[in-house]
Amino acid sequence: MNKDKISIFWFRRDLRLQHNIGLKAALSGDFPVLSLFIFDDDILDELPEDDARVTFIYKKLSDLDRQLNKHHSGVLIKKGIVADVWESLIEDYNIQEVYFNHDYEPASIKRDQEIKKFLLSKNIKVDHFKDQVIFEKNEVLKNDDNPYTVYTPYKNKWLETFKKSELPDDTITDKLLSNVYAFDNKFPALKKLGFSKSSIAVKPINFYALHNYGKYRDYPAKDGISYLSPHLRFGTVSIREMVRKAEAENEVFLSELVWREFFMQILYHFPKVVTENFKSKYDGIKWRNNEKEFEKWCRGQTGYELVDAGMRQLNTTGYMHNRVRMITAGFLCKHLLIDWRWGEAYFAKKLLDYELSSNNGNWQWAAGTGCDAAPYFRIFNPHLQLKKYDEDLKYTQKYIQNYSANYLPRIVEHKFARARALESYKKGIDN
DNA sequence: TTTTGAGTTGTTCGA
DNA sequence: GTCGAACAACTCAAA
Repeated sequence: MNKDKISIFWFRRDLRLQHNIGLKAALSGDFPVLSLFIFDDDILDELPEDDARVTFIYKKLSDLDRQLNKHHSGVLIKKGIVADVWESLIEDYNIQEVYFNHDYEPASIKRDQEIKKFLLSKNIKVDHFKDQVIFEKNEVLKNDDNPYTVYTPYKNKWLETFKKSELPDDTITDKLLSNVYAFDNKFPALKKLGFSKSSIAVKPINFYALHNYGKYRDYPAKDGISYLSPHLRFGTVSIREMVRKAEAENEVFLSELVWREFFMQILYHFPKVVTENFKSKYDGIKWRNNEKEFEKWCRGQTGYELVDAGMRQLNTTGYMHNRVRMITAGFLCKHLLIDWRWGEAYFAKKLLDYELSSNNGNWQWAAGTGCDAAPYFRIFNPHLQLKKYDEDLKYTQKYIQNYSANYLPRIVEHKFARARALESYKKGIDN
């Protein structure tokens, strides 16, 4: 065992050295800080070898490692079952304190509780912090102390609370950063972790998009996309930095960031949504769940322009425009009557910005089964949506190669599918 | 406790 | 072409 007394900062979904609350606390503590990241086998085992998210995480970690090299330190990379990794870490190092930032997904909460219990049993101090949201857990509640389930009143309360509070000073100076633990790090190759580099890459944030966000956000071909979501997902940007910008520049954008926290607190307070309808009155819907149709939807071969272009954008780039997400999701649930959980799982596999709370919340919204969801009789007309939002077919042609007027036959006729959906939902509710 | 007002993102129909 | 109502009533949040 190495005898140096150290503390550990455990990086998870906060892959940055700046504006990082937990890291700042660690660096302000009594011991030099060893930076740690664990590739969790429980998650990784489900992923393809060239997963784009793993590629991105790896790239960001190697950036962090390089930055820390300047201070003669680095990011210690481990891979395995998280509990086992911690078991071996306490054998290898003289750990005095462990710091990390909160994660709110049910599985993460359980993992963190277990690790905390284990560390405390070894007389290691554990400190954890709110970092990835402005308000967490019970910080925004109704006046009767119950959680909100409707967005608008939640947003109003969020804004009210925000105005009354101050953001913490999360600046990390170079001097503070020099409190890292100096060691000779051997940063592993991606291949050694069992992965290979994906051809799909995360784009940098387009801050310019904030200016015209409200005006352009519905048009998938317009250059008004922020590409922010994967960065918020992995914490390569701080939510506080983005909220400050949004507050100064664009109210619509700020409300999108509030949506993120709305769904996070829904998942936190109602973890059953992971597997069940938020509104159980929809439990009786008989999904058709036709596997061949699902396959066509996944591949972008439904014959509907925006559905297919959207799915192909997802498959080839890991992104999908917000409006197109609504259209593709609505189409799967309503036109094809396929269980939203199938679509949710497919998006989870492909999206660079995949996050349980937002993905689940928005899928349930599209299916009509969620909190504050679209009413079930609101069924997008793919022809009309195309005319409204991609009239010149710029987006369509970008993702459907050789698109022409005699494009693929439609998987189902809109008018027929609409009537079928209305009938199935109605029956499902009555039963 | 009761009442009141409102609810992300739409579509269709008929005047 | 434009506009308002219907869709279908229900639930939530706050007064």
